[in-house]
Amino acid sequence: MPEGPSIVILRELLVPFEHRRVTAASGTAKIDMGRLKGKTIQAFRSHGKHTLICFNDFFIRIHLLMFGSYLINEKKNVAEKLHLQLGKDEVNFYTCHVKLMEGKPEDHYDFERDVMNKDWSAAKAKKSLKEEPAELICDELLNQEIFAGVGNIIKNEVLFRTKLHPLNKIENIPGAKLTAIIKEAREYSFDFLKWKKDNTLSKHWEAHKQKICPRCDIPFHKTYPGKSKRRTYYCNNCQELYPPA
DNA sequence: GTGAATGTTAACAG
DNA sequence: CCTGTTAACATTCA
Repeated sequence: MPEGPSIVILRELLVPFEHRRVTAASGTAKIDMGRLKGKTIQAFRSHGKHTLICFNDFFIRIHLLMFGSYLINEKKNVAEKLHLQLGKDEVNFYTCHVKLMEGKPEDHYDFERDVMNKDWSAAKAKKSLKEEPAELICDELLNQEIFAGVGNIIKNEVLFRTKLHPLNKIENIPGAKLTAIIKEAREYSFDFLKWKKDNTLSKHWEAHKQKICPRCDIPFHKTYPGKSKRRTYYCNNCQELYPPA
C-alpha cells in the first residue's frame, strides 16, 4: 500500500475534511482518544510515509506500514485502529501505527527531506549521501532520513532508470550519477503518483517484479542485498557497478 | 495451504 | 552506548 506517493493520495482525500471538529474518536490505537474529542482539525499533512492529522498543539502520526488501509465514510468488518467521527462524516484507519505527537510537525520533521514535498532539497540529500560513503545505494535510497517517502518499488525503478547497480557504494558513484539518482528519486515518485491515480502503476514497472530487462532482453537478477535486504531487481548488463576510485 | 510482500519498531543479545 | 538479529504487527495475493 504505502510509499510516499500513495500517502499523498490519502492526504488529498482527507484535505476536504480540514477545519472539521472531531465529534468522537475511538479505536484500538494506544493513544489518549480524549485528547481528540471536540478539537478542530487544523490540517492534514504528510511527510514521507507518514500521514499527519494536525491539531493546535499536537498531531496524530499514522504510518500504514505494509498492510495499512483506510476508508472514508465506510467501515470494515474489523475494529478500527483509529476512528474519527467528524459530524456526519467519518474517517477510519486499519492495520497501522498511530502515535500522538506533541507540538508542531516542524518540531519533528524536516520537510526538505520529503521527496513529495515542494520544499524537497536535492542538495541536502547529496550532502547526506556524501556523509555515508561506505553505504550501498540500494540501502541509502530506502533511508527515510535522506529520501523520506521512497520505498522498495521506487528504489528498484530509480536504480534501473539511472542505470546504476544496486551494490554501488556511494563513494564510488561518479558525482554526475549521484546527482542524477537524487533527481530521479523525486521524478519517479511523481510518475508513481500519476500512474497510481490512473491505476496503471504496475503496467509502467520496468524493473520491479520483472523477469527480463526491457533494454537488454536478458534475465533480471533478483536478490536481497545490503543491510535492508529488500527484494531488488536489476540487470547485470546495463546497470553499472563502478569500481573503487 | 504456504509464502512472500509497497514497512517499521521494540526487544533482546553481545 | 552501539550494532546486529529477531519477533511482532496482520492483509492480500499468487
